[in-house]
Amino acid sequence: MSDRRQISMAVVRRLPKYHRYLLELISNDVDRISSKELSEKIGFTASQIRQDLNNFGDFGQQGYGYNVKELYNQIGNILGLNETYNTIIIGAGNIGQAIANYSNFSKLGFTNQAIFDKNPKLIGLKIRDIAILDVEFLEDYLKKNNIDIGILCTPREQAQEITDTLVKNGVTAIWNFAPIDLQVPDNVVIENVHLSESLLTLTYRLNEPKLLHDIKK
Amino acid sequence: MSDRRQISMAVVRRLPKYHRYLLELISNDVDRISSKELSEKIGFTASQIRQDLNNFGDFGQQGYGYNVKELYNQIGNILGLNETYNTIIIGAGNIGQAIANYSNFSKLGFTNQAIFDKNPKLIGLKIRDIAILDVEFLEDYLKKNNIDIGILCTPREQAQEITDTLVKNGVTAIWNFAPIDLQVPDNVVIENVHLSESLLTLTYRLNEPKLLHDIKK
DNA sequence: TAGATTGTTAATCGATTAACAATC
DNA sequence: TAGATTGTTAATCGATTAACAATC
Repeated sequence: MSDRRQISMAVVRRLPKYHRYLLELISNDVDRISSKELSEKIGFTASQIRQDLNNFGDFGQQGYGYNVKELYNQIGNILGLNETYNTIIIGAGNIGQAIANYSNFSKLGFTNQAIFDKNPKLIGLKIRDIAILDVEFLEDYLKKNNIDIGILCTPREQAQEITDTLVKNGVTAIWNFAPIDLQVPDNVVIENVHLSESLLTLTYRLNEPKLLHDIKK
Repeated sequence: MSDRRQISMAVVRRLPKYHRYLLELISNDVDRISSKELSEKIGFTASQIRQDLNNFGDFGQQGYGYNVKELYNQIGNILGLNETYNTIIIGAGNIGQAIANYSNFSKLGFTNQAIFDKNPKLIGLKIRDIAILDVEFLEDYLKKNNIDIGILCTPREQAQEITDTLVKNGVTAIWNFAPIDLQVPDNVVIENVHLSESLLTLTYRLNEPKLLHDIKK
């Protein structure tokens, strides 16, 4: 009767990749696939694939493998893609505008409802038919509209304050592009996209061979 | 005499976060910090912090802790920030333009040298004084210029072909924003920023409580 | 039925945390 | 010197891989 324990983030981060590969298989008219075949494509072990999927149900069939279309739909459901999501973007700078313009998300069921900024030069400007609003009206807007996900693209300095406003007005998911670790209550989920940090892991690995050679003990 | 073994990605991904927190400490005029104090700020255990740092050297001092400025510089060096990097962006769509406009990277030592696209409407257009070039000249450009990092912002369909061109002409690091797993030789390092996948982990977690309740065994 | 492949338990591997001697 | 805190070894925890009985 009690809920099952939480799935580890290691597993969760693999789910969208399964989803992507399964869509590719569908577009290649592949009907069924075994964990072994999928393993060769996706680069996880067959064992890991079976373990991952069995966290959520018995999607396969012994002797047969997995039905591609069915598994794709199941994973879509697990990822919450049976629902649609209303988003707003806060911060209409480079990244905010890029996200607003990026059409792929709408295919997945995300609809961006509004964009906010505090720069008077940006307010009123339209991006894909959506006018940039004054961030001063954010709280008011949230009281009147049901928003699932806040996409945070402000500079670091404003990020926590905006987050507080979002959380206070019922937003429970934040996609954070600001280079800061936000403080939120336990019921709010945050996904960080820290671009600088991502880039720095690249330079680390670029230099690693020399580095480890130099500091050998 | 032999090189030390490779550092795990779990450790590497924490390094930029140390770097960021140490910079914040510097700007708050904090001179020294113990692993315990840093632990409380950054949210890793003190033990993990000491383990992480000791992969690269003995940066601390018993009874004292770590000198903030020195540790910041050391981690900067480990991340390769003692060097500068020439980058090019391939794909001048939303994300490519956003990255090109984003000034924070230049502070870290990254200089974007060129932007390429195949869309005639974009070619010739300038972003921050850098004209968008025809991607047809990419190979030629790479032969004449020393580029450290290729920033890949094309649609999925072009990504592998561009990657092949980059690799063939000596680029050994790719920051990949295209939703695809690129095939490269072992000596080439890739850092993926898969935005859709990032967003889907958010919707997963948004729905997880209900999901796990529904599928209890 | 025989062969294939899953679902799942057990074994292994790696990463994190705890403990403490070394030492500033 | 005494107290604090590191560097590092050992213990624990969790994630991945291997093995195999169940079964389509």
